[in-house]
Amino acid sequence: MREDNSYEVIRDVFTEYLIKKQHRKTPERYAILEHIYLHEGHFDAELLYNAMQKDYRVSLATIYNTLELLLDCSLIVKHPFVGQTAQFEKTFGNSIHHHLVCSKCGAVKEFSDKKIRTTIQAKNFASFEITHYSLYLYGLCNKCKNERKKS
Amino acid sequence: MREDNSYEVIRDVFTEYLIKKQHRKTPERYAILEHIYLHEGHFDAELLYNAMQKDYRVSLATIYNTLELLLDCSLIVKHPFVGQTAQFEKTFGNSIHHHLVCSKCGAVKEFSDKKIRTTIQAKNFASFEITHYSLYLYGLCNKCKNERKKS
DNA sequence: TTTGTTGCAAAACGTTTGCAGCCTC
DNA sequence: GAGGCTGCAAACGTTTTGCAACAAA
Repeated sequence: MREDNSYEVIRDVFTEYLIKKQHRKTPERYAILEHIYLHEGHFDAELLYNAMQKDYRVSLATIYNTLELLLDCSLIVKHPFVGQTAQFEKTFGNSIHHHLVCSKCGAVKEFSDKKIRTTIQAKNFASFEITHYSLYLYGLCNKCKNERKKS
Repeated sequence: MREDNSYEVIRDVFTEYLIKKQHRKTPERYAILEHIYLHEGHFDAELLYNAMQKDYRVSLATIYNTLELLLDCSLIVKHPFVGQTAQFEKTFGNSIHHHLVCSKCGAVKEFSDKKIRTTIQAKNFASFEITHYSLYLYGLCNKCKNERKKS
């Protein structure tokens, strides 16, 4: 039972945040949070929107609004990656990892490296309060490397 | 005279790339490359477009087209950062550095850390050919940290 | 001469905003 | 009951695209 990151706990974190900031605890906000925490992997606003239509109907505007709040209380992080749409990812229950991004096809793979993690986390600044970090390694995935040889 | 990265060399790299890919060597492409390499710092497509109007008139479409080519031959890199416009940066003649990004106001500061650099560069993958990497540390800059206390 | 490239304008795309009605507090 | 929140649709800003004219090969 290593489930410290069960949805109950996450929900409490969000509730606490909403209270502190005097934001309202609307069903939409919890529905979005729940959907995010019950699913795996990266997502963008539209993917989330489409996926949610089945169980709980929310507008895209509300999705964007809520993602903003979740970012603010660090329950999710935003990944720029390469494409034109912002990718999000939940923070709790995820092991810390880094990203390999193929410059050609945009495919994203995750990897984990303890040494890199430790080295980065050791860093701190007097005039900047670090909350999180992202490391992206760019290059060519095998598939694109092979295709490239032809052109 | 440590100018291995003078514009002449860069220009040759680009020429070689254009020939290899059988792309045409148009004056616009060289004008854009030259402008990028003769100026410092990050830029986005529109900034480059506006800046170039004075010396050489190119359309935004051509700017985007050429940036694509320059990315492809690794003469520039693309930074997603946080905002809605992609930021670019030349690769040669720049010391390797990392970025501090303020989640609140979007301010970007550069820093350099040899240990981090070495650790990351030691990494390699069998099925992925790394061309470059980006490390972003996110958090609150001093200015925003102070403002936040109020709300 | 051929065909890739340019410039322009229009279109597309993700995201934000204005506003009327709703619902949390 | 008041005011923040929602949904909708329209607006926005960045990037992409279609097409005719142009110019590199």
